[in-house]
Amino acid sequence: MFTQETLQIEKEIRAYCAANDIPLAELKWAPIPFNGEWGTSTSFFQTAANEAKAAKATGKRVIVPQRAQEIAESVKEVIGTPKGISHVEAVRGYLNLYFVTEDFAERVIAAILQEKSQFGRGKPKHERVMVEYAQPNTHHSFHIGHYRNAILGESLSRLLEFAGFETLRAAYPGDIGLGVITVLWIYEKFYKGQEPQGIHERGQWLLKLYVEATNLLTKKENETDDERILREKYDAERREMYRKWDAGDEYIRDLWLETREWSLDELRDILLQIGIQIDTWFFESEEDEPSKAVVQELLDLDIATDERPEGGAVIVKIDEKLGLKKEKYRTNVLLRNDGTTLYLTKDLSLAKKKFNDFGVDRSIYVVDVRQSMHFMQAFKILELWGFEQAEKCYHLGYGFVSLPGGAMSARKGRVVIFKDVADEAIRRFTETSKEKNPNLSEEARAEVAETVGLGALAYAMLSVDNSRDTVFDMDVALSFEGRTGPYIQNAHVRAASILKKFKVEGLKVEDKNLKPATFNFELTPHEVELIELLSRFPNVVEDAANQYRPMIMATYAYDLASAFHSFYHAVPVLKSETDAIRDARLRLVAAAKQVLVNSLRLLAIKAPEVM
RNA sequence: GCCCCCGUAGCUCAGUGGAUAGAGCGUUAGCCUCCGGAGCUAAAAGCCUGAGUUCGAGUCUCAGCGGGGGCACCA
Repeated sequence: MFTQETLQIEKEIRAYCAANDIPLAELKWAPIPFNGEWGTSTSFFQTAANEAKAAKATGKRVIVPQRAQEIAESVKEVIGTPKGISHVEAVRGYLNLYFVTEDFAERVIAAILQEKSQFGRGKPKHERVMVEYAQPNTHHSFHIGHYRNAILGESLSRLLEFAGFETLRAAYPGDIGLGVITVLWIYEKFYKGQEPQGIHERGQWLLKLYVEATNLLTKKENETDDERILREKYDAERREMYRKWDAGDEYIRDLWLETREWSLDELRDILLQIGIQIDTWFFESEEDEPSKAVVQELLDLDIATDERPEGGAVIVKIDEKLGLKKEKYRTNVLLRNDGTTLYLTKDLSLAKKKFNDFGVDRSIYVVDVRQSMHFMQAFKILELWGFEQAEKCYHLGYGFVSLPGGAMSARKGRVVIFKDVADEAIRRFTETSKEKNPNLSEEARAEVAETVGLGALAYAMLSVDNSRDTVFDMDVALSFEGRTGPYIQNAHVRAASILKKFKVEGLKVEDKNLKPATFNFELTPHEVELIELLSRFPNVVEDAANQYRPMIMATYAYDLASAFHSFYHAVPVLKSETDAIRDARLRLVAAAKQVLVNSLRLLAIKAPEVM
């Protein structure tokens, strides 16, 4: 906001130091903490430390904090009171520049009301980034762990896009593998021709089949001979089916595609509900063939080693190729000795496709942290392969979601289906809404309940830092008090309510018709704090995007909502002392509302007008 | 054995090398003549240990202790 002024002052400081033989270190500006006033601050500790080092050689002693304070004081004398700055202070080695309150407040509010939904958008970065998320296996069902992945990927995509990257969203469902075939096998054997009605019923039914099939195919304790024979027979059938799939058997392929569609129908419906629009769908099954060519390419480049003649596999000895003595990236397999591909093989082939066919400069993989080794290996192989984009590949590993009783396990029936949670969220928030806002129409209430219910869920996931594991507890995730999505949404509702009331009273209709607000009255600490937070939003977008951490935005959104709630409670808006103050505060409320919307949008959370 | 995360208040977590380490939940005490109480105000309570780097370390380095995850033909 005050970069021009700051740069000018910096220039003066440099000139002064040069003239007085002070070895000025880099000037870093930061907001002044603990204050009811805005300003920017820099320190002279590093400069004093440099002097101290030089003085040591000549036998003199310089006490750093003391010297820093001396420099700050003399700089203060030199620069006087620059334009846009109300006063300057030198304290404990810091030089503090306080902005003229009125100017600062007006600049911030004006920028927000002018740029609206675009306030905080970063300059174009001329870089194309692809975010890969939403990689559930098909023939399974979408559980709460998949939800964390999806909402994290979506929020990250929105942040990157808003920060100025050209952003592509990619999904990569695991649509083939032994797990998928297992479902086809039991369907064919015991459930042929059946099909439950309803997208979600049908999708979840596949999970039930999977669990049942896995039980039939898993060795039990104290297994009898008959049981063993049956189990082995089933397993042979399953493997034969996989062989047929691989050979392109038309019947199996059709069955596979039809049931895959059942899963994808469910997945698409959920993504739609949580506000995700995928640009590009990749399928694991479609990477199989191209990835075989990749293996040959890596063999030709002498990156991979073919140990099949000795009964081994095609492998990459990553550490050896990198010339590392200590084991770090180890060795991994590209082709089994039977010639079939693996996860790594397909990921390499897909990465190549992303770089060459999609022009991706930066590639982000939102995948469970347990696969960190896999990605370290994949990225190193891409580097050996010569892709310069390899250094801009990033595995955003996130901790896994478990339940209060322990890890999720579909097989043991300990799995929380996202759809069930979403339904429960909507049910609970419908009840809450009836209590809090009895006058709402049924139609509006249904919409609000979904907005708030899903908002609570999204916030519960995104307010956890990436690396943290999290325990999914329904009562905690659907809480609406304190640091939650609904708390933030409620701040927005209150802001909307004030603006609406203002209109109803017929004073003036649109905020643009308000007299240009001047903040030339004495601001309360609540207003100061609120404006301070609003001014920080663009930096928060930048930080969250650069660090790939939606949590930074989640924290900010809460802080902003909290500041608004405090302001709302303590400062009257419509009943301000004068019309001029009221108009200024109305503009502040409108600005806060706008930034709340912008923040929530980046978290894939909707901001309701009423709730 | 090696690699990656994590260790901050009773619990769950924030915290660009910089000034007085912050929230939520829980506990305790207050606040509905006032723009929506899904709210507000306040109190008690904290950096795993030990070295090192630095003018300055919760933050960086190393070691230790404690917890989680991962280590070639699963994905």
